[in-house]
Amino acid sequence: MILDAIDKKLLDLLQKDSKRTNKELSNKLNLSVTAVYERIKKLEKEGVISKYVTLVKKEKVEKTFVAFCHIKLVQHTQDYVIKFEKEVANLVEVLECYHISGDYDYLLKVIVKDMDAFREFMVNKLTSINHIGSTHSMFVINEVKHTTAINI
Amino acid sequence: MILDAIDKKLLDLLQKDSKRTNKELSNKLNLSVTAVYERIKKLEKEGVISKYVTLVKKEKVEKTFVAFCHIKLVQHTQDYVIKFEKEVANLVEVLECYHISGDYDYLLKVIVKDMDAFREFMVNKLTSINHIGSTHSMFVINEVKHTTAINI
DNA sequence: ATCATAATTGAAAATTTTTCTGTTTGTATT
DNA sequence: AATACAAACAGAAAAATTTTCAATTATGAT
Repeated sequence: MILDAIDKKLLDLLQKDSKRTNKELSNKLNLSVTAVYERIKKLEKEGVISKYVTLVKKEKVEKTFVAFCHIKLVQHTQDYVIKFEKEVANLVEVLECYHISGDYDYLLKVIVKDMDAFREFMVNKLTSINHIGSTHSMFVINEVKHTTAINI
Repeated sequence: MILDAIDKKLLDLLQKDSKRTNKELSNKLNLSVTAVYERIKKLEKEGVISKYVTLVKKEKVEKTFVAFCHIKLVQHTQDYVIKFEKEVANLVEVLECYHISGDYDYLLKVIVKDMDAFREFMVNKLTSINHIGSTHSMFVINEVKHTTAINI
C-alpha cells in the first residue's frame, strides 16, 4: 500500500492520540469526516495500523523498576532457541525481547516493582529457563525519552 | 490512588485494546456502562492512564531496521548531560532513550529504514552531538516479543 | 443508628461513528 | 480530446457510543 502525504499526516496524528474524533481529524487534514473515516478503515484493513492501545503510567501501578537484560544461550540449536523464545514471551515481566547481534543473543526489557522483585524474577523465572548461558543486567536510572510513534 | 480488582481488570483490557466500547467492558466486568465510564474518567484524571495511541506496523512504513545503541559521554557535567538528553530526545529516529547503569551511560532504541539510513543517522545525527565519547550498536535480528501492556 | 461520601444504575441528551447515495477526481484507453 | 472506469470524496441520515443527569444503593466513620 502506498501512503500519500495525507495518510502520513493522519498516521502521525493517530499515533500521538488515538482518541481524536474524525471531525477533529477532518479539520486538520482539510477533508470530510467520511474521507477520514475511509482512510482509517483502509489503513486498518491493510495492517498499517496494527492496534489501538491505552498506555499506563508505570509510576502509578508500582512498576517503576526497569531493567535491560542481556542473555546468552549455551547452545543455539533450533530446539533450544524456539523453547527459550516461547518461555520468555510468556513472562509478564518481559515487555520486550529482541534477538540481537553482538556479544549476547538476546536483549530483554523487564519491568517489575523494585530491586527485590527483580531479584525474585531473575532467580525464579528467568534463569530457571533452561539453556541460558549467561546474563548481564543494566538498570534504568532515568527514562529520557519513550515514544511509540514512528516518524513516517 | 488505590486500584481495586475491577480497575486492574479494566486497565488490562484497555491496555490490550483501547477501542473496546464501554458496553463491551461493562459486560466483561459485570458493571453498568456508566460505572465503567466513571472509572475510566477517574483513571485518566489521576494519571494512571497517560494516553491512548495508535500502533503502526513498522514493516508497512519502511522502518524495519531497529538498533540499540550504547553511548558513553566524555564528561558528566550537568551541562553536558542536559544538552545531550535534549538533543537526543529531538531525534525522530530515537524512539527510546534510557540513562542506565553499567559500562555505558545511555541505551537508545533507534528505528530507521535500513542499514544505509542507520549509517547516515550515526554519522550525521547521533555522533554530531557533542560530548559523545564512544558508541556501541547492536542490531535487532528478530523481534520476539513487544508489548506496551504492563502486568498490573 | 445516623450521617456523609462514594459508587452504581438506568434513562435522556449529546456526540461520534457508520452507512448510504451521489458527485467529483484522476487515470488509462481509445 | 473524448470516453469509461475506478477510486476518493462529500453531505445527510441512521446507528451506535459517549456523556450527562437524577436517583438509588453501598460504604465507612462518628
